[in-house]
Amino acid sequence: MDDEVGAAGGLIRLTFLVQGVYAEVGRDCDLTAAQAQMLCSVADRSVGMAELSAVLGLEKSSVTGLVDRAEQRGLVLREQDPSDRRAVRVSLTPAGRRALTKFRAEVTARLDEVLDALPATERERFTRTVRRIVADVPAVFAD
Amino acid sequence: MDDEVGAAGGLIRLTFLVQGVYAEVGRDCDLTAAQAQMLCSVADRSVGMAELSAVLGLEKSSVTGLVDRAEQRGLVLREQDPSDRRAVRVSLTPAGRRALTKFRAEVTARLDEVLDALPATERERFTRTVRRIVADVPAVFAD
DNA sequence: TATTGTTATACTCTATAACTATA
DNA sequence: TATAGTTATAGAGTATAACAATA
Repeated sequence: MDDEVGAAGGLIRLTFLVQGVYAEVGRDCDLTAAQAQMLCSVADRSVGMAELSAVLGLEKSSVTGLVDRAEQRGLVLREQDPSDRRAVRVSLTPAGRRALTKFRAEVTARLDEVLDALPATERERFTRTVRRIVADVPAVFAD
Repeated sequence: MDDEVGAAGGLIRLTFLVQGVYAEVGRDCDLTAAQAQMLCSVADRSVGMAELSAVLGLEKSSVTGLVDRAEQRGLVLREQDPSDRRAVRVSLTPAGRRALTKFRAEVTARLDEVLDALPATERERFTRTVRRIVADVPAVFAD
């Protein structure tokens, strides 16, 4: 009766699996899940706090703390927005870029490994369906 | 180029989607994700702290805190293990059972809703593949 | 007035280390 | 000695509310 996993239960276990990979790789790269998320959202751009707040689904004050800690660790940089004196632009430092690159590569490799265990046709169908389901979910982890 | 979601990226977005559902429903039921997880792991049994620690993948001391707060909120109960005077058995109170039932029902309904948006054949294939992938992941969310 | 961002505060979650009591 | 669990402590993450500066 443990085999009797409902569809929803399966999705939840899958989420656990992915979260586990995230946490493990994060440990390797010395990033928490929240930090990794944030670095992914900044990536190669320069982002305002309000936008980060929206993308990450966190309160502005939470983002302030997240960016504070990442800045102290030398992963990101705050710069004044030249066109709006209230605003701040967050971008990655070289160290932040390195950490993000490593994190993304390892997460991708690990998840691809999971998918590669499937027969080719099944894998392709599965991936296509996943894409369809998440079409509306914001791309925090852009490729 | 936002359509160019790699297979791994898709999985990650899917995880976000499920985590979002978890968080939202949790808010409805006044449960944090960690608490919901813990209640799911206790369910209809009576569980030792060490076992909870193993199932949830948390340090013993973390579980102590988790159970403390849930106990203060009247969701779980600590009882002495009659056969081992060091040990403790954790079980749900009626309120805890109610919260868990509501949580599980709502999460399941929300996720089923997502899946129901798919054509029947695709949905069945997808669910089958998910089951295959997670065959080895512990069932925290038993049906 | 609305928006951008920060500060102050409080709570949850988590880990590490040291400890008690029992096996 | 090993196991079950707690306490003390510290840090990350998050939210709410109040605030300052700028638009």
